[in-house]
Amino acid sequence: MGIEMQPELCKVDDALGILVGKWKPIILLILLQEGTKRFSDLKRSVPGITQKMLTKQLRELEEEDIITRNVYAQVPPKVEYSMSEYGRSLEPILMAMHEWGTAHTLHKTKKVQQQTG
Amino acid sequence: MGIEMQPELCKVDDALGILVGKWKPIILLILLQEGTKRFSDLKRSVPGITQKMLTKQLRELEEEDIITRNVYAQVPPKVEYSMSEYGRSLEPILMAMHEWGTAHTLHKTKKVQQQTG
DNA sequence: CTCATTAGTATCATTTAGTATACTATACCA
DNA sequence: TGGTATAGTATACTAAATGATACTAATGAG
Repeated sequence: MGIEMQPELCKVDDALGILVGKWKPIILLILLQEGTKRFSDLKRSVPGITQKMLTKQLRELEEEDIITRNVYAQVPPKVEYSMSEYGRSLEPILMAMHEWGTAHTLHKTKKVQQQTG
Repeated sequence: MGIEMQPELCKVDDALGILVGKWKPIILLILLQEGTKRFSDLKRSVPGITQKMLTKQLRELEEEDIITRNVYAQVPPKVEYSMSEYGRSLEPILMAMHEWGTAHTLHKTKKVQQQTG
């Protein structure tokens, strides 16, 4: 009883704000499952993303302390990204969404079958 | 092992796509906690939302079978909205996000204290 | 000398999300 | 006869997110 539902205070939006963005979920799943990754590895793992967008998403996640950024003083540059401990606390949410999404695929399939069959 | 991580197939996006929108979480929480609501009740429960946006969000949620829309042939009009059984399956995700968001508030508070104190 | 590599920036165009405001139909009430 | 209530729609607009493309610095390999 008593979830705060004044729109300005909706706590759901805090988590949502971190997760939304066309590329954030996939970036987070990769870092969760495969651990530390270089910028260029991430870029290869997320085909279609532009450098600008990858940089932007990473910056935003870093800003929220969800991931950490580790720069090596090398040439050519080497920058590694990994989930922070705090970021790992999002894992249950991401997994719940993943499972729901899998079930949702079946739901959509059923719907199409109802319409066409 | 083996979460699908090709961006086009990211299942997390299915759930996320339903939940995002400036007003959807709050609408869903209200319907989950308070049950069936008329359009005007919802409008009052979500101060600041315009009719256009409320209509739009409700239509989108209905389209995804998350909520049901019940029209009474009356004047003035009466239209009731409620969570569908399917929509209720989102509850664990919403609650997980709510809890995370509550914890996140504390995290942000700590951060500010570190910076200013 | 030139090319490839890495992790970006800068600039501009396009797409999507959200806001503001006015308008509608129909019955009831005074 | 005019006002109120309900659940919308229509139009125009602004703001935010995303995309496309070109550019940069520093070094080692050939």
